Amino acid sequence: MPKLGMEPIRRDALVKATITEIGRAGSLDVTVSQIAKRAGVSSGLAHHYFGSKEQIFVAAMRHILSVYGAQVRAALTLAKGPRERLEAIIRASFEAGNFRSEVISAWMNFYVQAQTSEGARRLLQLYQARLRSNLIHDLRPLVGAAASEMAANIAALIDGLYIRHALRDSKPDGQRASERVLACLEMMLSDHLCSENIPAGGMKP
Amino acid sequence: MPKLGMEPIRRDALVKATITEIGRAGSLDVTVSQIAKRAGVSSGLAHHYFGSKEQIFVAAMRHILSVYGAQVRAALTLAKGPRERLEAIIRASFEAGNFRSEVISAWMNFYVQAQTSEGARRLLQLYQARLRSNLIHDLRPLVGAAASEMAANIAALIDGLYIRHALRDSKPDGQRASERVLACLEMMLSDHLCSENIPAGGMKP
Amino acid sequence: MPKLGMEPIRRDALVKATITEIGRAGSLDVTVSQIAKRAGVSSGLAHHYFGSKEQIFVAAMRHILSVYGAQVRAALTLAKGPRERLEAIIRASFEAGNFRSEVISAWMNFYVQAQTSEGARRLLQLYQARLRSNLIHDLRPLVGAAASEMAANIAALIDGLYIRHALRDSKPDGQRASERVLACLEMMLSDHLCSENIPAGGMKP
Amino acid sequence: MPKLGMEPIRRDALVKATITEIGRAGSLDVTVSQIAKRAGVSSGLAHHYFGSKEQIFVAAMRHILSVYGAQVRAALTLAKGPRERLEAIIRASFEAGNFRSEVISAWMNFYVQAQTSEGARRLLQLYQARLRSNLIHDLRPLVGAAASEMAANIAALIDGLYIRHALRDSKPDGQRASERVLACLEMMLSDHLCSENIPAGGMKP
DNA sequence: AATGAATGAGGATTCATTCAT
DNA sequence: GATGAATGAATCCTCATTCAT
Repeated sequence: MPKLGMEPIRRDALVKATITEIGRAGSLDVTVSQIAKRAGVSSGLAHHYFGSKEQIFVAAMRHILSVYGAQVRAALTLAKGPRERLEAIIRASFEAGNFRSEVISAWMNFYVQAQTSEGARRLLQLYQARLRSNLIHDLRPLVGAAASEMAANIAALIDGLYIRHALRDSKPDGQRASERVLACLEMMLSDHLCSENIPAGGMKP
Repeated sequence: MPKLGMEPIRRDALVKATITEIGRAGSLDVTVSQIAKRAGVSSGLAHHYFGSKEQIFVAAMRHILSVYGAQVRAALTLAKGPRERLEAIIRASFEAGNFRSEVISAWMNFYVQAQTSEGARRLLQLYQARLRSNLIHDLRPLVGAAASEMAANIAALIDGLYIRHALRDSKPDGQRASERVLACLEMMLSDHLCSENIPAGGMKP
Repeated sequence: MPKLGMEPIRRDALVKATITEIGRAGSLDVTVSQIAKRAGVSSGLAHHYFGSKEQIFVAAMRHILSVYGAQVRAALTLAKGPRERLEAIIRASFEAGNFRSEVISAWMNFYVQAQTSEGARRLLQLYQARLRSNLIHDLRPLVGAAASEMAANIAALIDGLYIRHALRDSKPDGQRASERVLACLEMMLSDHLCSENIPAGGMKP
Repeated sequence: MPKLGMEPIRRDALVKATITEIGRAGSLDVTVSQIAKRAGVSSGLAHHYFGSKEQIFVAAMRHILSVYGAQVRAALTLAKGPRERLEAIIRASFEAGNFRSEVISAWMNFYVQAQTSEGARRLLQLYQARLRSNLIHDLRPLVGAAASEMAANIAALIDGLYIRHALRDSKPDGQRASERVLACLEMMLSDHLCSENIPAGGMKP
């Protein structure tokens, strides 16, 4: 008994099922049938809505990124001043909803898929660009021209902590991960202050 | 033309062909036949020597890690003092032979496979443990108890830079990547000096 | 042209094709593709419905046994009294539909497969148990405690005649085979009568 | 270090290894490599001596039959008079060396292979012919023209008991099996005596 | 809108057989 | 005589995709 307006519901169910299944399998070796079954629909319907398996994956990635983006935006509205905003961005990255082994696994896999799928690649590049621009936006008032370099380091650190948790057996601890990044941020900021007052190269003993 | 003592030669050819093919495909979706053909042997022989596709992948990973390990050791013999040793470790990570898009791609894929294959997981964990212990060994003389935390950050940064290059279209620039990590290292070291002289919490404005 | 409710039709076609192909090949060295082609479907569908080649074989065996069982039951409803019933059981075993070289061949092969496949073994054990209990049921009124031993002999004789026809070049003659078993049965029954009146051991000269 | 006169030793080892492996596997799905390994030689050598896998199987079958034949002959030289000779033939069939689950399994498989391999078929037909002629030779003095029919029944019974043990989980009991056949033989013989003195058809009640 | 029957290409794996040494 | 390296055909099985209903 087909109903009207089911499309968004089905799409959503399929996207969520995709993330779940990828997390469960720990790889993209997930069949369309598995995804469809978990979403409670037929495999035919999955193709009907998404056209191909790759598109399903891309949609799933887009979903993860948009959830993440929404969280960042939400956190930013509450934050006051650059420092709080930076903290908000970093904490959002390791927020419990994102920093689950399931999502980490999907994330990892999407990086791999980005090597093959143009759609996947564009999405991840978009994510990187956004994170970068968010960080720069709030670093600039604090460190000026050094913002770009610093943003790149923070971003790499975040991604590095993600990837390192893909091997962990224990449950990911987002709290601890964000503390670590925040500590590094503090370090960079204070280092920047020092280096402004001290002649360049003075750091090296 | 069957000869005696071909085993090590074939194994080596197959391992190298595997890395090449994974790099070319950008994913583990590489057939045994492709690998075998590139190695100049039949697909049957690949199974004869490795038993299964997964084993071939694990062997390829082991190869990458052992090459990397050898480079680190070589660099360490030339280095004098903790600082030079730390620099050697970091530079080795981004040395031209490792930091090629081909190897980066294989690396990424192995992370993914580690979620499924016990052998792959163990190897990567081994890599992480070694890197960590190498770093700690030379950080301890410089920063004492802070070595552990600092090592984790450096390691995450290295991995993060790797992963970020998986999306790049341009050729990976190992030189620049290691400069970046080294700069961070300097920062952490100098920060450590400061914080020893300044009351805790004093950093926060 | 996919339709609804095709499953039973396809399963049936595949099972019959399996028996035909095994008979034609004279061995279980029959590919799934051959079976599928004869059934007029793709090889994929065969797996879709049965899961594996072994399952297809087991289903084919089950089919043969159920046809045989139905024939026995049908014959038994018409039979009056133990003797007629025994005759019905024996004749059913060599009935033209079962005692074809095709089915004999499949039968032989299933015995072999029973050494490897638990499913096959259970089915054949079930067949043996049923034949035995059918025979005992109607022998008991005639010979009492001797029924068990006698049933075993009749059953072995039936199987023996089957196996011996696997080597024959000529068409199996079920009529003659059942006459032979029936003659043996008569012999056993009359012998039983004699031995009741004559002191044990008196047979040996 | 090749030696002279190794051929018969190697052939023998391979033949025995074949029977062992078939017994172990419960099917003819045994690789030449397995057989060769068990015989302690290379797979190449197996082909060198036998030419093909089928020939190896045929040789193994020939071995089993010749052992069996030798046992029958040996038993016959000790036997005095037709009855003792018949008993000797039957007991030889279920002698401990033959009536092992290993050999039963090989036997079963050879019946199957006889449907495909001309060599196998000829050997089995030879076995059947010999058994038949042995039985007839000693039945004739006892029952005259009925010998042929009776021999066929005894032979079928023997084969039937063999096949029935292919499904048993317990160790085959050759002693009991031959008792059973001998009892049937007695029955047939005494029945023959009766029927000579009683009008035909008098058996039916 | 939704199903699931059906296909068929593709891939891992096995193994008999060959052959240079 | 003996090895075992090497091949490649053969086969089971999976799965994305299509399509009639």
